[in-house]
Parts: sequence; C-alpha cells; structure tokens
Amino acid sequence: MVTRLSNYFLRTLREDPSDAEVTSHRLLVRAGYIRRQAPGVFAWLPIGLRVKNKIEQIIREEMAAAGAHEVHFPALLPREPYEITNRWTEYGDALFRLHDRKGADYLLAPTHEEAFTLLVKDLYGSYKDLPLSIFQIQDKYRDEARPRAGLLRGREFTMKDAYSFDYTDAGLDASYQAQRDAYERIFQRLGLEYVIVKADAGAMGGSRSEEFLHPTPVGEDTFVRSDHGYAANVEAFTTVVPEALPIEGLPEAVVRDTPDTPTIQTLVDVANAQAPRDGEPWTAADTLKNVVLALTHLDGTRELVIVGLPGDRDVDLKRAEVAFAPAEVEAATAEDFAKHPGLVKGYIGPGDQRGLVLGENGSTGIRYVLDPRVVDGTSWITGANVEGKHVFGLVAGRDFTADGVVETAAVREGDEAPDGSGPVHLARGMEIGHVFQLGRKYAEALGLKVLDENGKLVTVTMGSYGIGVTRALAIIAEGNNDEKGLIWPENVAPFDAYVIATGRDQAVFEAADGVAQALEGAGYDVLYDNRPKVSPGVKFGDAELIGVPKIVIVGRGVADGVVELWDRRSGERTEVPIAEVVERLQAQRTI
RNA sequence: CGGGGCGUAGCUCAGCUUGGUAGAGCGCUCGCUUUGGGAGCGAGAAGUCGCAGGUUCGAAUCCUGUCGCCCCGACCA
Repeated sequence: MVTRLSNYFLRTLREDPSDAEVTSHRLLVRAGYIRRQAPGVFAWLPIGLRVKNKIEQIIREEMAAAGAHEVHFPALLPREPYEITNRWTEYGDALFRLHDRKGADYLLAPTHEEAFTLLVKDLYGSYKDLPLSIFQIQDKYRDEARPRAGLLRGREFTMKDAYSFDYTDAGLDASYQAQRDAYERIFQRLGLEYVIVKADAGAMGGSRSEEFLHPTPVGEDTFVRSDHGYAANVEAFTTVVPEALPIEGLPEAVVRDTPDTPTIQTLVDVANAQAPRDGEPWTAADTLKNVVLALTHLDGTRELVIVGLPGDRDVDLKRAEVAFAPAEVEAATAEDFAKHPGLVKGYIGPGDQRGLVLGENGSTGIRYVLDPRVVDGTSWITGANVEGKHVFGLVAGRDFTADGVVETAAVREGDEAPDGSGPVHLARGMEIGHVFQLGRKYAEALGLKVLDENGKLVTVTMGSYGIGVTRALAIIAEGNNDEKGLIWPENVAPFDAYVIATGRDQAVFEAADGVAQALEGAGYDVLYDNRPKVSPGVKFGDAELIGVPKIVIVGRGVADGVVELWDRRSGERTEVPIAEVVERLQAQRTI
C-alpha cells in the first residue's frame, strides 16, 4: 500500500524545537520521527519507527548469520538475581527501581546478563549444548544523571544485546570473534564509520574488551589512534616505558630556596633564574609533580594516594579510576590536607637521601605511586616538603622509591603508541557497539555450570555484545543531513521513494498516484505527498526535511509526459518520461 | 551534585525593568482567491502566564518558597 501523506500520522515543525541542541535531536523532532515524553525518554512516530525497524532488521539478519538466536526478556525484572551479582548495589542511582503492590523490589533492566545467564542455567546442563549465542533487541533503562542530546544519551533506549556461552576459553574466543565480525558487517551496512578500540573491561571483569567508536565531534569518549593501526580508548592506552638510566655519576641532590613557587610554571621560572642548567633551560618536564588523590574504596574507606608524574603532564581522573579500580578517585580536598600536616601543598616531594616522606615507608605513610616515565636513573626537580624549597637532582631509584607504577597521566597528541606504530592522535568518538568477554563472573555468581566430556562440572564462560540501536539511528542522522534536513542512506531510509504531486490539476494527482502505485508494484516503499491545497514550497520543504533519498516530483511536466527525479543528497534533478520512472530509479539503486 | 539559562496559545517567542482587561508570527477551523520553493484577504477557535503563598484596590509583572525543563561540568556497562 502506498502511504499517503494526507492521512499519515506525521507532522513536521516549521521551527526548531527549543529544547534540542544537537543536529540529530533537532531534525528528528522537527521532521516528525520522535517526540519527547520525559527527559531522555522518547515516543516513536510512524516514520521514526520505520527507520528503527530497518536498523533492527539489518542487525537481525547479521545476528542470524552469526548463529545467534533471538529471544525477548522483560524489561521489568525482580531484584534477586541482581542482588546475587551485587549489581543491585553496584549500579547505584543509575538503576531504575520500583516496587510492586506487596512492596517487593523490581528494576527496569539496564542490561540483561543475569536474566540470560539464569535462563541458560534453567535449560542447559551439558557441554553438548554449547556453544550458544542468543540475543534480543530490547529497551533498556538507565537513570542517567543527565540525559542529553536527544537519543544519543537517553534514559530509555533500544539495545541489541547478545550473550555467548562456552565451556572453554577457546570457545569463548571463537564466539567473541563471530560477534565482532558480525558487528563489522552491521556497521558497514548501516554506513557507519567505526574504529575498534581497546577498551577497559572495568568493573565488569573479563579479559578482552573492544569498543566500536564512531568518530564524531558530538562523541562522549576520547580515543587515540596512530596512523598505522593502533586504536584505544584513552582509559586503555598504555605508555611506552623508557629504559632505566645508569645512576652512577649523577650529581648529589641539592635543596634550594625557591620562594613563591607553588605551581610548576613558577618553579620552572625560578629554577632557570637561580640554578640555570648548561645547554638548555629547565622545563616543566624536568620537574616531578606529586598529585594527591583521594580514593574511596568499595567498603567506603577513604585513602590518600600520591601520584608522581612529570610536571608537564596532568592527571586524567578517568585513567586514574581505571588504575585504582574499583575505588573511586577524586582530587584531595582541603580537609584531606588538613589531616596530613606532613604534606606541604605546592612543595610535596617523595623525600631525599636523608629520609623518605612519601610512600608506605616514608614519614607520612601515604602510598606513593609513579608514572611509568619516572624510571630509575631519571633526575628531577621536586618538592622538598618545606614551604619555599625544592630539591634539584633527585634521582629515582637512588634517592627515592615508590610503592608502584600506575597509568594516570593524561594522554597527549603525539604520544607513542604502545605497539610501536608511531605517534597517536586524539579524537572524539561515540560508542555504538561494545564486545567483551565476561568470562566466568556471572556464571560463577549464578551457578551456571555444565558437565564436560569427562563428566566434571565446569563453569560456563560468557561474552556480552551490545549495540545501541537508537543511538546508532541518531548517529546516522547526525552524519547525514544538510541545512534543509535529513538525508537518509538508502538502506535505513524510512521509505525508498517520496512522490510529490504539485499544483491543483487533477491530471497531476492522477499521474502522481500512478507513479506511486508503479513504484510500490516494483517493490518500493513509497511515501506519496498527495495533500491538496498545500503549496509546492511546503511540499518541497517537507521532502527535504524528512530526507527520503529519492524524490519524484510530479507537476507541470505531466502535460508533456515527464516528471522529475530529485536526488536528495546531490540535489540533482533530472526529467524523465513518466513511463521510465521505475526503471530509472532501479538503475540508481545501490542496495 | 556544582555552574548558567528558561517556564506566557499546539510550536517559536514578545510583554516583566516602571503592576492597570493576555499579545505576535507560524500552525489549526470556515469562506473566497492562489498553486514549482514554506501564498493572499476576511472571519474564528485556542492560554490556570509552571505551582503555592505573600505584598497590593489590582500581580504574567514585585517578594518568598517550591516544582520542572534545557545547556556546561562531575557522572555514564
């Protein structure tokens, strides 16, 4: 059936909605694809649902090709399984919780590891049943602190989540690879550029984790990539560790007066004025900055830890979170300093040959960890733990030691990739997919075991694979538009062709109707703007806003037996005889 | 949770400083005209000015409180 605009449930807005900032949000609302219901919660109108269904269909086809079977879980789940895996607590405020009439706790699932694991446990008990991959396309709920950017970060969103079950590590690797390959095909079909980056497995545990990031300025993640193949989320980036240097022959450390030098820059200025170095001036990279962080451990205890890193580097709190996981990390507060009078703010240093200040063996007893660049034999200007004094020539491994090495320094443009593939560039990306090996965490917690070939019970190992469906839709919209409106790629467009009848001549409407019917007959989904008494300008504007890639204008040319084919993306219009419309569009078709 | 902005018709907004009968454009309804780039004329329907209290003869406007929304940051498997 041809969809006729005169009675289709679609209303475009002439002006941008006032609450939308990012392009995809603005255009999807204005063109009548979605409507806001609550912060981060959207209703899908018929035309929006069509695009969503197209994306889901592509995912379903590729999941089937990868051997995964579709299931469907409730969004509403009881508390107990999440209690067992501790996620009822760990998920914190981001979990939507509710009660039934008896007061029992329920949640709106933010993801479904527990439900899937328990279902497989219910039904399977033998290694012969494995491997198994199952997936669903389901709405997920997360009570985000701040939903934003329309569909890009909502509180309700549609996600494809797949889970694999194996009883060997090799099996998990194969299942993981199958999903990873399927993801590549899915994103290619969706026309979404992606970069696969190493990701931090984080609190989810597991050994291998990769994110599919779509490079875009509206992205929330920062990632790095080299020109020769390396790509990683900044959280997962590892520093190339320099060789240790010989200690012999290095001059003794000297304490100097450096009044009014609470910051690295003031210190460098004073150092160059009072103790200039032969050859080249001191820079921030010659100083050792000691940053005080406060960790909050899972049991609620607060611990101070001091990170020593080159003065030209800043601490990246997200990287620090990874380094100190599962503890939460924040900068130390004035209160923290007050509790540790041994710490002289602005002049903190590890100590010197006369005695250590930082570290578990130091006078403060505060854990002291170093950036990987601070290898043995490197010499530093750093705080002397006295107001207005710094130590010059303090040598790592000779004058001080630390309790460990951690990656907390912010990654910079030009840093060397750990795989030797050259300097990295920083870019913004939006996570559109995530594959990771959960391992046995959930199976262990929930008791999912099978009997192996030897009749022994073994714990199943799992993988988890997600694609944000509605986020992918928004990202496609974000990357396919112009000042007039959306421009859908053919394989996710809500319709294959958009027929416009202009004018008021009955013959035009009859001809347009014929064109629409002919296209439908050829297998096209057609949206036909048959609205009477609507001016051509309005119809053209709506067509551009809605963004169906192929438009057929039926109007003044009808008398001569021709119509115009209008390519939404290129803007090109060509006249063709009415009888050839179907043929011409088919010739242009790329899918 | 911190910072900023905003709540007035379906939408986008003016009015608030300086209190005095609720406004515009678009959209919607009816009639006539118009029909290749968001038409014209005429007639209409449509609002608890977020909510609650207060000041005042009188509050969209001033005061207090409160709720909500948007943006930036923190947070974000």
